[in-house]
Formats: sequence, C-alpha cells, structure tokens
Amino acid sequence: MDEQARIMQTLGGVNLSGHPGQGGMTLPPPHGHDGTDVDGRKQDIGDILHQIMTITDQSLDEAQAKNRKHGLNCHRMKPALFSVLCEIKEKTGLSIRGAQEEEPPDPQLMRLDNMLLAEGVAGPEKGGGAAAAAAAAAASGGAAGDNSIEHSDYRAKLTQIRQIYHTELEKYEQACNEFTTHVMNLLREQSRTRPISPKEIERMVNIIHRKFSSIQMQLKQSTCEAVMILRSRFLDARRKRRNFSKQATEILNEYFYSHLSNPYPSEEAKEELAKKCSITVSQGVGTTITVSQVSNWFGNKRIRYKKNIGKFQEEANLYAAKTAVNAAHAVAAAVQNSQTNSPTTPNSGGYSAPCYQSDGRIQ
DNA sequence: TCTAATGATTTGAA
DNA sequence: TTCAAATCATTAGA
Repeated sequence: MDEQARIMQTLGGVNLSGHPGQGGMTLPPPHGHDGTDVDGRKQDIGDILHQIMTITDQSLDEAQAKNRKHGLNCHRMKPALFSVLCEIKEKTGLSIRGAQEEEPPDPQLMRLDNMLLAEGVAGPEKGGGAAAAAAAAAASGGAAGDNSIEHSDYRAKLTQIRQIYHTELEKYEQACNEFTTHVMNLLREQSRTRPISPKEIERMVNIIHRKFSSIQMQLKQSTCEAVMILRSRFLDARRKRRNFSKQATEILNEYFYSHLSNPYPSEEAKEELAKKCSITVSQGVGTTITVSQVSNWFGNKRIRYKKNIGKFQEEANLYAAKTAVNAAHAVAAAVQNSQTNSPTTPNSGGYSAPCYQSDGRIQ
C-alpha cells in the first residue's frame, strides 16, 4: 500500500461530524449537513494530501518555495490534518519510546546528592563544612592542639569546592535552559509545517533535561571525589605529622634511658608523661601529646634502640649522666633539708644496661 | 634535592 | 590488647 492510500485509509476513520470521542479523531465542524459539503471536504483532504505528497517528492529548496508553503499553511484543512498526523505519530514510534521514559530516580545520583548534602557542599550553607571538619577530627582522634588551624584549612578548601560546584551547576542550568528554549522555539516554528504536538515538544524537553542531568552527574561525581581526597588528607594523621618539641623528646628520652632495663611505661606512667610533655605546649612549644602518642614513641624507640644500640650509646650515656646529676641535686637538696636522712643511691633511677629476653624483648 | 630522622600505621604473634 | 617489626609519609638539615 502506498503512503497516500494509507493516510487516506487512516482518515477514513475521522469523525467528520465534529463530535469528539466517537471516531477517535476530531476535525473542525462542518459548514452544513448536506452531502455536497462532505464531498467538498473529501475533495479538500485529497487536495491537501496531494500537496503534501508533491512536496515530499520535491527538493528542500523547491518545497520551501514561498507560494507552495504558504498555500499549504493557509489550507483550511491543515489544522485538522496536522492533528490527525500528530495522533498517528503518538500512536506509533513515540508511544513506544514514551513507555521507557518513566525511569526511577538514579540510585547513583541519589547517593551523590546525599553525600554532597552531608558534606555541606550542596544545599544551604549552614556550617556543614565545620561540622564535617569536627566529625573528621573526632574520627581521627589526633592531637587537639592544632585542630583549629586544621579546621579552618579544611573549611577554606571545602568552601572553595562548594563555590566551584555551585558556579558550574549554575552554568549547566543556564546552558540547559538556553538550549531548551532554543529547541522549543525551533520545534514551535517547525510545528507550522510539520505535525509536532506539544506533547512531543515536552518529550524533547525531557530528553534535553536528562542529557544535561547526566552532565551534572559527572560534575557531582568529581566534586565528591575532591571532597573525599580533602577528607582523607585531613584524616590521615601521617600527613599532618609534627615532630615533638625538644622538651617533650627530652622528657620521653629521660624516662626511656632511666628505665632502660624495662622501658615499658605503665598506663599511669604514660598518662603522666603525656601530661608532662603537654605542659611544654602551655609554654608555647610544640603540640599536645596524647597517651597513644607516648605509646607510639616508646614502641618506635624500643625497636630503633634495639636495632642500633651502638648508635644510641652516646645518647644513653648523655641521659644517664643527666639523670645522675639530677639525682645528685635531689640528694643534695634532701641533705640540706634534713641532715638526719642518709642519701639514697644516686643511680637508683639512672641508666642501667639493657638486657634482652630470649624472645627478643628488652628485659 | 637527597637523606636521615621520626611519628604514625599496619600486620602478625603471643 | 599489647608488643615487635616492617613500612609509610612527613620533616628537617646538609
């Protein structure tokens, strides 16, 4: 069956009475009720279909020729015919595509949105970055001394990411709106000469929005990655390692060398050492030192001392002498205070040669 | 820029 | 859980 015959057959079901819902398709009401009018209309349809088929066979330039186009546009049956053609289009290919358009929200996009919201990048700015920084600091369990500096650094970087994200998002939205308007105008313009229904335009707009939202997803993804990198840098204590102050190291070394026979401080001793070392902070030196840092320090010291006793010998002698001098001073003070008390052995808290257990542990 | 020192983390054993 | 040992990552000095 050729194209013109098929269209004619389709139009055979047109409700020419002008009452919608009976024949499925609606045409403008007839001018009269006599058979001549119906014959005239059939003639009209045949005429306009002939024009369309002629244009179809022509080149674009020929088809665009003003008189032909104008003639077609001004034909009194044109709106009815376009309405029919729109319905045919709706009921064929587009309806199949339409069924696929009802997609559930993308879980990946939802995840990204939630994360950006939680990190304070998306949504209203209400100190989300600060909260995230505080949470990160709490999770890191690190020293609190320079947390405020770290927080402001983290906040500044997060704000930067937030700004870039919003600027880019705005750009995408603007571009999307501009493109949508452009396409809508184009389709509206085209709808004068092609059967394009508003529904079809709406569908096209949805397609454009989906395309742009997939671009937005890339932006969200890269923003999330940037936040994760920033977070990991903030959380990784190794990256913000600070050497202990000289005073703190001296306190720890003094304890280590004076307890060289058993350099395993108890929990109480560790707390005491951490407290002592942290006092230096109040004197404007270094950062606070936690009990776990003291544990790390002793762990490192034991293994490094054991690995290279020779290298640490000088240091050991130095602290032994220091401890001896301190003890002597203490004794002298004690003697001065109480002539009756006999002095204790000066070396009792001093250096003692290490010995190792069979399993390798320092004894 | 290279390297040693050093604080932190990971892994496996007790 | 604690510790030893290995390793990582950063700092500081030459």
